Amino acid sequence: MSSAKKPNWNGCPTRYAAGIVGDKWCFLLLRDVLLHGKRTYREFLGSPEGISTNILANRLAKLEALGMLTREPDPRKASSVCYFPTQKSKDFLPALVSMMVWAALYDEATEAPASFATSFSNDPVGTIAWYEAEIDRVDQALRSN
Amino acid sequence: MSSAKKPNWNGCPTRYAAGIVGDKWCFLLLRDVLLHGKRTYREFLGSPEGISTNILANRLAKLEALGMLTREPDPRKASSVCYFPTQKSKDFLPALVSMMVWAALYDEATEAPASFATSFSNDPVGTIAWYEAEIDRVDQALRSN
DNA sequence: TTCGGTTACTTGCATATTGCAAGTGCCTTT
DNA sequence: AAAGGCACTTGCAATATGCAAGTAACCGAA
Repeated sequence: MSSAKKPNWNGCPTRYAAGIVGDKWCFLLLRDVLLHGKRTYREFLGSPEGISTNILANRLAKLEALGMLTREPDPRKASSVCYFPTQKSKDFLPALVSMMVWAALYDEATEAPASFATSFSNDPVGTIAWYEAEIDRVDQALRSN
Repeated sequence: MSSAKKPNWNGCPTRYAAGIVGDKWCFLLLRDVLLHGKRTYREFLGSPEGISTNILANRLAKLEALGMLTREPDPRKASSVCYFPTQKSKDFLPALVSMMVWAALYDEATEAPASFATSFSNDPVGTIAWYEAEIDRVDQALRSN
């Protein structure tokens, strides 16, 4: 791509993204927060990939430091902790969903229904808005305790 | 990876994507191939992140095994090797660009111009098509040697 | 008020992965 | 024939991970 138009400015955003998402566990935690409504250490531990406790603590701290999650006392039980998605991680949703669409297309063992990809390509904005609304619903319900 | 728990349909595509892109080096190699027109071992080594030779060989083999790249003799010089993107990796472009848009928004040190995000949101299909055309241009030029 | 259970971690240690430096083997160029 | 480039491989020390166990704080019931 040495044609005059687009030089190396592509590189930087990709490297930035790689620093956050280029880690299996961070990536899956973002999925759990953004798509599965998980908020607590215990819930993250329950995911089928089986993250171990030290790695989980390490990645939650990393994501908090990166401004992707906020660590707050659980409104339901003060002794527990909730990790809430920030606007920064909510804004990651379109990228996450784009990856899911791609994966659903190429993973032979995918469990995503074909309707998922078509509904996203028919109405990407609406699809993302739906996920965002789900997240806000979960968090507002939690915080109203 | 055969789990006792049945993952919800969101989970699987994300896990599939995490298995490929949830690795810093694979992620950056995809950038080099899809956005920077790099095709040879030597070019990948030259990227500013400084991948080491053993890791590079390992990741190229992984990406080839995953059907993201094809390994072929360099048409310009038989002793050299080219790694070409497959349709599978070209189809990853929308996800990659979505991540770049997100990163450009949140990375304070981004080098991406503001116009990048707006041009993608104004015309996502056209933007992706432009990148795909660039890739095809590079590969056809290479192959016509 | 003591007790068991829950939650969110931390610690220790064996194993796996990485980074770095130094080869190796096969062309190609001179 | 020699020199150099290219695409790797190998060895080894440093780092990161996975696993099991432990800890501290709190909560609800007896």
